Amino acid sequence: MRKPCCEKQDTNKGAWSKQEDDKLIDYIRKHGEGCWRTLPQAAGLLRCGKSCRLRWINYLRPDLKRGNFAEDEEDLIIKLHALLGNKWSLIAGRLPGRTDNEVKNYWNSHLRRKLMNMGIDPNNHRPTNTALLLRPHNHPPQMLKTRAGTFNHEPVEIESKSPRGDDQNNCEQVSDGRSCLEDDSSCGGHLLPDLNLDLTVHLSCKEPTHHFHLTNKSEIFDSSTTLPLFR
DNA sequence: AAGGATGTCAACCGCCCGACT
DNA sequence: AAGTCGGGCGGTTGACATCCT
Repeated sequence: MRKPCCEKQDTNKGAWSKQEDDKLIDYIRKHGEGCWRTLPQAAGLLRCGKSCRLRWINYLRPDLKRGNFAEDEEDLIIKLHALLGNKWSLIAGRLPGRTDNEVKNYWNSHLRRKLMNMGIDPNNHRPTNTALLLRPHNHPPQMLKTRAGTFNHEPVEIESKSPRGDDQNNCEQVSDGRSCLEDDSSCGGHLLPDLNLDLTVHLSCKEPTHHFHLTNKSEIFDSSTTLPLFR
């Protein structure tokens, strides 16, 4: 049987020193990524393999962008979070040079508060109860202001057809003024396990319109390339 | 100027899943 | 088939920076 990842009492923890960074960079340049378990010893580091992997992926990789998030990156994170939830690695995968940790931190420190200030629940991207109370029936949806400008905060344009052919997303507004956007277990139209969605994400600038196809296996394909984007 | 409050972000922890034995 | 491990992930922590009173 295999040995455990590392002997914890023999490893450093906490912030990385310049020397440790240099050793890790040097080793990966010569030998490439992989086999994180044996890397620390081979590279002469008193670190857990996981710690090395994290340091490399989140900080030392040469293709990292770092610095402030651009307007279109910010918008894309919000859109993708509305679509995927806290799947930070998937979201980061669509942002070249960004890591899941970076996206997660940016979401928690900036974007969450931004949405809350706008009366949008960052967990489900729907108006908060207060906002709903103030919002009359059939009032236009929230406008999301970003540094890139203002756009409709509809998480994604979703056309939903169930395999049976009936429209799962066609909910009736209830009579007391709430909309079916609220969490409501009586509404069977959302988040069904067998959804087969065509998703269109429009970015406000430069980026062309992308068409995503989400299968019932939680895979998303770019229709222009047919390559899987998320899995 | 001091120190408490709040924000930021690198790093760790623990869990999960697929590969391997 | 069952147990173990490595890699990957999301959540959380804690040190440091900045802001506020």
